[in-house]
Amino acid sequence: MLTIGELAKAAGTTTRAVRHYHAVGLLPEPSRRANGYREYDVRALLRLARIRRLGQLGLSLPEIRDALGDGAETELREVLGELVADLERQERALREHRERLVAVLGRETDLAVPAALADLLTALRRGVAHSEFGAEVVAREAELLELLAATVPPERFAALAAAYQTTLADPAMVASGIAASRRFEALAGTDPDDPEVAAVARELLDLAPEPPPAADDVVDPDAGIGPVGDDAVWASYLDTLAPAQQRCLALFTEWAQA
Amino acid sequence: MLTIGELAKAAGTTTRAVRHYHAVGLLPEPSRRANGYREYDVRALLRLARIRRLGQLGLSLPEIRDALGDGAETELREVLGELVADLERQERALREHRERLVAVLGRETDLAVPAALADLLTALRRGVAHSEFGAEVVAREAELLELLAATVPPERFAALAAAYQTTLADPAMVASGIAASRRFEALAGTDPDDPEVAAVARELLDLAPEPPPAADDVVDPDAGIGPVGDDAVWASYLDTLAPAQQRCLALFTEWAQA
DNA sequence: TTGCTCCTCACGTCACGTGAGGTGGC
DNA sequence: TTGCTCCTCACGTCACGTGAGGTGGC
Repeated sequence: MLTIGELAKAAGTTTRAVRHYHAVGLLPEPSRRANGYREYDVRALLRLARIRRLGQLGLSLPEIRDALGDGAETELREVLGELVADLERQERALREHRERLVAVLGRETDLAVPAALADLLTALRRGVAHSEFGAEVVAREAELLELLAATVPPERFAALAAAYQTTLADPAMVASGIAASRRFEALAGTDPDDPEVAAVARELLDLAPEPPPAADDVVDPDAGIGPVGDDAVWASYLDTLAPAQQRCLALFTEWAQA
Repeated sequence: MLTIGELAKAAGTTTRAVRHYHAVGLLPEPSRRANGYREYDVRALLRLARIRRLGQLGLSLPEIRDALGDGAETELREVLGELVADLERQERALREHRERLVAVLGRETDLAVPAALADLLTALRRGVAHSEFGAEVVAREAELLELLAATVPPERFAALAAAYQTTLADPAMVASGIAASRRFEALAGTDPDDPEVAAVARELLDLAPEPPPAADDVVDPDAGIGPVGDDAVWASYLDTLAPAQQRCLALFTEWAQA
């Protein structure tokens, strides 16, 4: 008779694994010696060897239990067939995953952020770098763009990004943009009823071909897996702004949708 | 300000995941409203969006924590590089695994057993099927062969299998084998000192070109991952036999090693 | 006496999912 | 009042690995 250690070694596994198979009912508990030691016969070893083999083929323990029920070759064949299909799916998924990673690694900067946004940020920095106030403008715009990228559906963001790139390609537009950005920032200390508020809103309207996302602008709130343009987020963003800035964006949105 | 539900939805995840990120310190706990509700600002959303994205790229939460430490683009690039290498390894492993499964599925029978043994069993059944006592002989031999396959190192078993196949290819040898097997079985009720015991041992010696595994025959008990020819197993197998059969195999082993 | 094997709990793994039981907000 | 969201535990996942604490066998 074999001890659990001899059994495990003969089958190329561990005593812990054998006890685990007992615990889940995959291998019957054998009889005990007087001192409490388990004692196994060679049939237990054959059973264990089959368990191990099927485990290494990738079956789960419940699947092994089913496949070792007597005369269950058909069942085993079925499980193995599904397993092959599974592996093919996994191989495809791995390859796509790897290709995505390689694409990300191909970028020079902003690896933690989606590609469309990274491209935009790169273009933004390049377009605005020469300006005296470039760094400030970049910081403010980057946060807004990242917010949009995180909450707006991808196709929507792609459209926004394309428009933004067009603006960045024109030095005159960039200059206007920087000026508008600084005027907008300066609204922080202004009264919401100041005529400057409406003036900045009008200037923004000349620069941006599309309005920011609004509640009735969201196509389908529950479509797709990813994030979706979100009213609450936009409201929360507005809350971080000064009253005059909030009013300015409200005017901008209202006019853009008209 | 955003509730945890709004935050999670905007980032395309669940409230449970967000709370989990709090629990592991990946996302700081925000302030609470009077009623105990968590309230988030847009910066939390940006952080969460980055966490999600890196998670979907395959980083573990600890890796994400490191990669989001400020200015850790180098670290992130490093982790992503390792990840690509990992994925390549996994793809190879999956492919090999799948090929093994396909090979197993290509067999007609005995899927739960290693290929070398399955081939042997098939040949055994074919070679012995026509015999009047074929079924009994197959049952006895199959158990012994499976035991050997489970405990003897693969190359050793391959050698045994090749010899066995040679025997099976010769109808005269097969007939002798069946006769010897029946004589061996009949030893069960015999006295160990009966001359028939030695006669059967001699007959076995004529049939088997190689002795069974013995303690001093094991090349390296700790080599390799798989099972290894095991003294305890062999002893345990002998224990299942009648005394005269044990003595017969002892004689056989002794003579074969001389 | 020392070293090895055996025994039985029982926690840990990874990133959450899924109730369980209870309380505010529209 | 009903339905939805929020809250805090706490167990479950998969196949064991890894001590923790204690006892026989050479």
